[in-house]
Amino acid sequence: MTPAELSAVVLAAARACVEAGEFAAELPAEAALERPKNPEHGDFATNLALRLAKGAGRPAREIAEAIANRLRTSEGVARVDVAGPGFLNITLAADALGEIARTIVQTGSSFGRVADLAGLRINLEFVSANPTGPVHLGHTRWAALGDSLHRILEAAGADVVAEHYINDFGSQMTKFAASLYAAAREQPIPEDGYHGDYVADVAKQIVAERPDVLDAPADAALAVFAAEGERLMVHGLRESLARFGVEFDVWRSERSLHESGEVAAALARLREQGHVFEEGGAVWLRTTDFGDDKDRVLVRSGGELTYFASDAAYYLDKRSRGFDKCVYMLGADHHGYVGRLKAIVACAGDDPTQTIEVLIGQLVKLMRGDEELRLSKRAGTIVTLDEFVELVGVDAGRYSLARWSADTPLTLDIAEITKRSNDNPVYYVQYAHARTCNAKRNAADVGIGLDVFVPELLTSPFEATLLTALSEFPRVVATAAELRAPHRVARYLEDLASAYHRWYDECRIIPKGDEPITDVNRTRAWVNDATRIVLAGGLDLLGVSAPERM
RNA sequence: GCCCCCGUAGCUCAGGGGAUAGAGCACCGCCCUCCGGAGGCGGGAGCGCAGGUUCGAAUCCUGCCGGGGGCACCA
Repeated sequence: MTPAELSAVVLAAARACVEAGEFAAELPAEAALERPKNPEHGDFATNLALRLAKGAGRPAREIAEAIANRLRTSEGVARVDVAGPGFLNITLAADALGEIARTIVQTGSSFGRVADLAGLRINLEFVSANPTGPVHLGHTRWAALGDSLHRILEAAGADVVAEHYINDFGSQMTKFAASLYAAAREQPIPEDGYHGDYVADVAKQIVAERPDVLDAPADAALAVFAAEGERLMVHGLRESLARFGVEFDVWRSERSLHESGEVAAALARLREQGHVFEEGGAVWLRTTDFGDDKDRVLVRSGGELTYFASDAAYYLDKRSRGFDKCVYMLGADHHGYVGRLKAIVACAGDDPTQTIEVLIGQLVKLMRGDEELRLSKRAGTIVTLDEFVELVGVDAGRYSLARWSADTPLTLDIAEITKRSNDNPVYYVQYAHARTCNAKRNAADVGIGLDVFVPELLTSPFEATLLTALSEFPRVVATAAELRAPHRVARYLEDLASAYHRWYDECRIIPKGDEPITDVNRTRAWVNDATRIVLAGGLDLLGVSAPERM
């Protein structure tokens, strides 16, 4: 019996109480079931009675007793205790609990897919690294979290488009081109230019492909360096991200928003809505009407459009493509942007509490011993995505970045993550998966397959712990999706791996020595396989491989 | 000054109102081995402070203290 099914059973019992006049209550849509930390508290516990007590005007324990009395006669329920202030601690019959293993094996890799977000169209924008430098560690955190969130939201039923914005218009691009040009001519890079070693590399590559470029007039040469520089940088960006297992559905160019006239159209629309004014020769959007702390410039007094103007056009572009929700994942250093984005949405006539969502992630700090490495693209002393992958590998890298809440400022120690040891929880989880595969192979070798399933034989408490853990997976996916919190999947997998390792130690799949193979062994092979499926499914949501051997 | 995030075990962090607040690392001592250099068991210590809401607060609200980040006609 899955938690969802048990929830229905509990509610049915409560409804019977209400209908029999034992207490009055308005029943919720589902009874919240949690896996108690203390195994003496049964397989599942619910606080339903505590929730109903107030409305019913009766002590929670009385309500709990009434529900418990009916629950005890429900099929699949072995035992119900009323505990503490009014919890219902439910122990399932072994066969009802064991059915979870069969359900999972038969459902296969789609176990864990839920429909909570079905029908929701989400635009998920993340990374959006400028094409003027390599992907650094801050982007990398968002790459790992964003891509996992992409997978998790889809598992929860949403229709998701992962999108990467390219800031290929404006002053940063101009500075980048100037830096390339200077590097190509072996002249000093301008003070406000880009100084990383990659600048010289890219410049060299452009010169190699276009040997004539240095003979051209400065204007023409700069144009070539801008266009080719961007092309090479975006190409590198995509490749680096792809090597990290991160794919985007759409790469949207800022310049194309200008060229297509969308920026001009957006300005016109904002003007129509009446929130645009001129002051000091510049054109402003009165974002303070919508809670921003100051108004923002759309067109500078020199006539140049700001990034903010393109952002407005970009938002309208996303909406015109039919998304219900536009999710932005930004670093904490951009959190000042939130008010502006919401103002754009409001100025466009949308409800900022509905159509956009801005996720703010705290920054990543990287330590080498006691020294902090600064993550500044311009200083040139940066750790790139590529270097990071080289140091720790894709799996450990993605897992390490996804396992912490985005709200937590992250400090990674190079020495620690470079140390390829089992300190890293990713190995613990991956090994649990490999172990399920080994166990499956070895069981098959002695003739134990997935033919006989007798769930009432799964009577060990270690079995109960593992089975309830397995049953939680769909709810973990739903919660991770709702809270936009991929780290919940990682934490769950660690918990599941631990339950599996304990079970494996206590409950043999292959009998010892020359003991005969029984239906217990055969049934345990199903439990093993169910664990394999859930571990693989969870790792996939994190973009981490599930190796069959380690 | 204003805004955002954080403050939980020696360290790194989980804990979206519920029972005795958890895990990993580190430290000490055991055990196992169907696969395995990746396993299991046991051991101590903690919610920054003060109020409030609630039957019940690490969790929600307010204030303070401490740390990080942001407040441009840059992105």
